[in-house]
Amino acid sequence: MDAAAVRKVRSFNRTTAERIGALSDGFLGRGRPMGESRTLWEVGQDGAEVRELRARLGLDSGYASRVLQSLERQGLVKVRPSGADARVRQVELTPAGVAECAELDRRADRVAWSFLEPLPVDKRANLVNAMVEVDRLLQASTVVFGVEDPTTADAQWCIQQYFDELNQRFETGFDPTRGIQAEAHELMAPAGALMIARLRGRPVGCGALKFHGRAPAELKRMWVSRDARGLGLGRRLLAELERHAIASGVKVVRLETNRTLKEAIALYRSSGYREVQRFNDEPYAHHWFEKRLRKGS
Amino acid sequence: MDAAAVRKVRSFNRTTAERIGALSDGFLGRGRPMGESRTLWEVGQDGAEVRELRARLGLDSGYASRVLQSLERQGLVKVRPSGADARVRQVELTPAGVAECAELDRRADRVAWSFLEPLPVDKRANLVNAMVEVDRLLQASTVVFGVEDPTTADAQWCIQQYFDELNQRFETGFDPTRGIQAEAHELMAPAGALMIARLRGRPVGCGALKFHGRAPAELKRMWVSRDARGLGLGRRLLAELERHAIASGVKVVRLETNRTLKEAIALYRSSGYREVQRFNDEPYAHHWFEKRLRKGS
DNA sequence: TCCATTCTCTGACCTTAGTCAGAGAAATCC
DNA sequence: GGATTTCTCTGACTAAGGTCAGAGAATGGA
Repeated sequence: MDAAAVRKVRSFNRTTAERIGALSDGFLGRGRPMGESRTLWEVGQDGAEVRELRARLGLDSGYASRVLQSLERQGLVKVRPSGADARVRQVELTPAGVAECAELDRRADRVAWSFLEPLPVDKRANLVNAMVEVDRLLQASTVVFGVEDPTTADAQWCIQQYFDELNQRFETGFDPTRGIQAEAHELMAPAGALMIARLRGRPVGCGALKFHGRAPAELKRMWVSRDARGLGLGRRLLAELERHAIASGVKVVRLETNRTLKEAIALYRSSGYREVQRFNDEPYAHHWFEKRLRKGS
Repeated sequence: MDAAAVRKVRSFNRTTAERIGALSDGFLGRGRPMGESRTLWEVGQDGAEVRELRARLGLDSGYASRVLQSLERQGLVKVRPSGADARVRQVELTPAGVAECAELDRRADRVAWSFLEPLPVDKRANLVNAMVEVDRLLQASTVVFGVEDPTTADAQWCIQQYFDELNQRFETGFDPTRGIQAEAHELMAPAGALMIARLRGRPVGCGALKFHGRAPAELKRMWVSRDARGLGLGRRLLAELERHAIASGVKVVRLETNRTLKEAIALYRSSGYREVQRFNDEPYAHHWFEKRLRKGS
């Protein structure tokens, strides 16, 4: 733990928390409790189902019900039974609600501008650049990893992204029907596992394991979204997969990879994988790696 | 208002508020209401008077009283009448309170570290650098300007800083007893005004006006602290002084300055001051400027 | 000495933001 | 067709974080 760096981060935390908190609450509240403003905002232009709203904002059903009643009394939203299923209720903004949302939007803009406005023009650009950098790098620490069902739309999307990436990068292109397959059922317990990395719920990376009993497990489908690279996600994903493998009784992990995937190869090497003799006949592979897992790692 | 920049600032606000808020509350609360933790922290190693504590934290007297009682019941602080004035009460940490503060400190360190920890080492440095930049530039928007009594210790300190700066920069050094004086009473209403810029209560700049009835007012004592330069404070200070001058019925402001003060000269020129013939015999001056004030400016 | 002020405490009250345990209606499963 | 599940609402309750109006003691100034 780097003490000087920690001191700077704490100073940053204090300054920004104060600055953002003070302004946002006073300015965006509009005399209304913040919970109502947040809900109003979340209903948005397109309306939403109450259950979906509750899930997004993490509200208790009783609490959500009362917040919506209050907004309805203020004439900002209209709640009515959904057409398809009369149990679920559909919330929509009234014209007054739309106007109020627009006002909140303008106010949030003004809060943002109040950070920039006092600065000379060139410093404004510096501040924005630094904020973009902080934003991006902070997001890395909010990424969550989890083993998921490989048949869901999100999982399929990740795997498609992975295929697209390979197709772009391999000198020969990539055809998923050639070479060694990994069907969805092979990536589900107990045959295997698919781990997905999510940023604010959006998938930004994946990686999979195929178990082979006492024989080495295979590592497959390692992919990190283009806009989330350079944040160390690949390494964390690999570590999570190894942890999961150890927990499943795996002793050795092996993988094959293509020579064009330089960052991946560097990642494997620096994570303790050593290159071994070809152990399968994957047509797209140039390198084969293996690692003996240990509890501590 | 630059829409693209505003969008980036808003994204930054959202990310950091979420990240800092979520972690800090859960982690620093220690099962205790946050108000108590904040108060405990503010009492600090040296103890404090209750009224001072209230002022710093902006608490109601009744509320503060109850928070302190609760902390006392937990054995973390000791409240007793102050020696000098039996109305005011002095708060001090008990040994348990000192230990608890140290624990809070360690936790705040861990929160800070949790931002850096998931990142690869080189990105950690990038994040810290960007945070330092944001921290510094955001502070600019928290600076407040106000006309103050020139006889206070803070005001005297600012003027001394100004003299020291001149003494370092003038080729000939600077002796405040030579040249045209501006005594404290000349900078007080109705003869003049001293404006001080403060960052978190600490003075970081000053500037003064001397009124001469219908004749042009004089601008004096423009100074910005070394560590707050490059944030556009000089320009804002000048604008505030001009606003104050207009409100006091001033039509024209003039000033003299030394050729070594290049940034100041550039500021005057770009703020609408034009160079005029020498209008006094200030021995340290090389340039004389004048500006006709207008309501809108 | 007396009056006004300062500082703290107490009691009464308030809002926000929840949580929890049902109840009732609609939909789905078997 | 009946049982179970899903979704929403209501009522009762809680904690945190405050506000406001005095009361009482100590102090300072005329």
